[in-house]
Amino acid sequence: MKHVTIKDVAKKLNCSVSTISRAFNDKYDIRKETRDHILSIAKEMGYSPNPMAKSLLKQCSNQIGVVVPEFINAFFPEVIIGIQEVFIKKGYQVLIMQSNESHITELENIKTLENNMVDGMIISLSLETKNVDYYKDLIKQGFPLVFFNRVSNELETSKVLFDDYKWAFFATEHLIYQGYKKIFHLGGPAGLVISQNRKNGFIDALRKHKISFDESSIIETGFMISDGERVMEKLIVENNLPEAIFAVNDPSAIGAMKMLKKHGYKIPEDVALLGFTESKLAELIDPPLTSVAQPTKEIGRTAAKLLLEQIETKGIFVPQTVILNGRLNVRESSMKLK
Amino acid sequence: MKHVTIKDVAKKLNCSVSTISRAFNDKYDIRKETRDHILSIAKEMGYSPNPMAKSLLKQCSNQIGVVVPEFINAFFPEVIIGIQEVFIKKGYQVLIMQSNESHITELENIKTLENNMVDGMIISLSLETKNVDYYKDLIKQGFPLVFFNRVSNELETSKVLFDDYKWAFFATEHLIYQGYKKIFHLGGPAGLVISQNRKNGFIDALRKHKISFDESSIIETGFMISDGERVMEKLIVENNLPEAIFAVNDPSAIGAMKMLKKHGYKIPEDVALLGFTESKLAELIDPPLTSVAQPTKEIGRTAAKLLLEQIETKGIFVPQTVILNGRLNVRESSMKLK
DNA sequence: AACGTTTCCGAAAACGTTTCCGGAGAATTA
DNA sequence: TAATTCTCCGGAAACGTTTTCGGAAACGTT
Repeated sequence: MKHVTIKDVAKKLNCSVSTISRAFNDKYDIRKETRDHILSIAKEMGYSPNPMAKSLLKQCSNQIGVVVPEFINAFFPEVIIGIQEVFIKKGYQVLIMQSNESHITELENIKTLENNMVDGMIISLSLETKNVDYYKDLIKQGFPLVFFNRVSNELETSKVLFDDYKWAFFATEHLIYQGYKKIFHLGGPAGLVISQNRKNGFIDALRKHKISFDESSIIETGFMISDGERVMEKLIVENNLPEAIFAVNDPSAIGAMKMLKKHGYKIPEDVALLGFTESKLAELIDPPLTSVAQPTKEIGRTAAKLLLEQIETKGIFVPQTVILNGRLNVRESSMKLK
Repeated sequence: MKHVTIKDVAKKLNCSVSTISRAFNDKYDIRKETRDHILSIAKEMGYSPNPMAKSLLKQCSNQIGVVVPEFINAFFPEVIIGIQEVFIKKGYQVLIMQSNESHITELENIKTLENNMVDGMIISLSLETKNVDYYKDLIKQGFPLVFFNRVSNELETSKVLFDDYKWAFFATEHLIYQGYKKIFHLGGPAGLVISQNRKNGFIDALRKHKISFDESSIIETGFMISDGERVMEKLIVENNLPEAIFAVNDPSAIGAMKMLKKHGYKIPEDVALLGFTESKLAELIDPPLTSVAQPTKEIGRTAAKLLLEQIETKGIFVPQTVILNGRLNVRESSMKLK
């Protein structure tokens, strides 16, 4: 448990701590031989500088924090891999925390990271988060923050987004072009911007093509498989099945699919399905699920680069919003069979 | 960026820093009114003690670290949720790091966490990790460490395991009872203990039932879908198909399934499949995959409790190995159809 | 020989806390 | 009244670093 400190090394070498420090920080005012000697002895003793003490002094840590709501679905883990890719190269360590979709936990995570003096954070908000005052404060203080996926319009920071509206529009059009008329949308949690955008894309596509719909065509569902199951079961019981469904994400689409299959319905013959934020599941499931693919790793890489830029320029910096492109992967679940 | 410190509060209140500290740490030698007054003013000023300074002084941080090789597959994220469950209740923060199956990154992660003065770590080793000297040192120093899933026999610490041998044995017997004779095993990376145990379970089950096999029945594959695809494609090309396959985990089984389906083979009629470490995929895929379910969250909770115990008893402590139980979920992919 | 430059290193302050030690005053006891 | 014990608080050291400042020695210049 005893860590060897700079003082131990100094004592052993009969020199001052400042000299040791100089050796480790490659300062100009130290003789090469002294430095090499110190370094070799220090290594032998198993010494390495305590970054915590360093952070306390320098008020920064060469660490960055990431807070995500969950990593049950594959989306966030994949983004994180992209983030790590960029930061590891630059010598930063990445601390990851999970808010469990809880506002309180999220806030605690943020504070923990702040207290660890991370140099910046990449955040995706929890479902519960409505009040973003704490983030406003951080931003006002000049703390480097980048948001992705779950963002708040109230915050002026860099953001990495996906054009949910556009791709929801395209996805819905795809269903329309297949010839479906009665189309439902299983929506995400109402509070989230991404839910709203996907919903609006859906609505506008129907409007453009003059497909009639009413409020019952749009059902707030959620992001989990269980949400899709629950809502689908209700529709089945009510005997109110559409010809096609555009779901807010893959898990909810898959939940719906499971329930339909359980009740003996055929996909896409009885009900066609289309998901969003494609996961590995999409092509493995039967029938394979048509879905909009997001460039997950690229989202992570982009967020990381934006944050890095912000950290390095320290102040002179304008918030940027980067919108990345996706792809509609058409598979069997949405095709109109003749 | 300027954080308000204990000194600022002291200055404002015209008292010493020690008094402020006492107020915050609820010491006995402070008058109640003084404490309340200090607390209210401090809150107003937005002060909260810097845990980093505290950690430096106390040499512990109320944080614990978790290092896992990946979180692409659902296994590790689920374990982490179990870990968090326990620690959040106890007021610990959980820092998560990902080694990306790289030994070097893993070591850096460990050092980062150590430097953050986490009070203990829960670790699952990377694929590459052979040399565990660094862990030996930590253990010798009395640093609380708990391993799970990917462990090393060289390390004397608490471990949370799954009886891979037993369940591999059961799984293989299930295939035998179905009447399959020519059974192959798609194995995990050879260096891992879990791979070896699952392989041995497979072998011993065949031996017990006097089913013949040779070394070509066991093929080192890997943990990813792509590994399953690669190996299966080779078998198909070589026209060397077994009647049934026991795969080291679900993704490899699923990879094999994908490739078989692609080439027009039927499952389980042409080749039966059985996975391990059941994921959500298992029941969603077509046909649903028979698999051994591990109690992932429970693994996390157990590891967390063991670590907590070790942290709290500080020294007087004997390493424990907990082996948790699982379940074989039989689904269509392994059934012998008449 | 006197002076100015380098080169190298040590002392000490600083980062934000907690805690030990001691001291002033009040309250209790003898 | 004197002595003792409490109660409450301030001063200072400590945690492990980096960095500023200054100083000693060695060297080069007039």
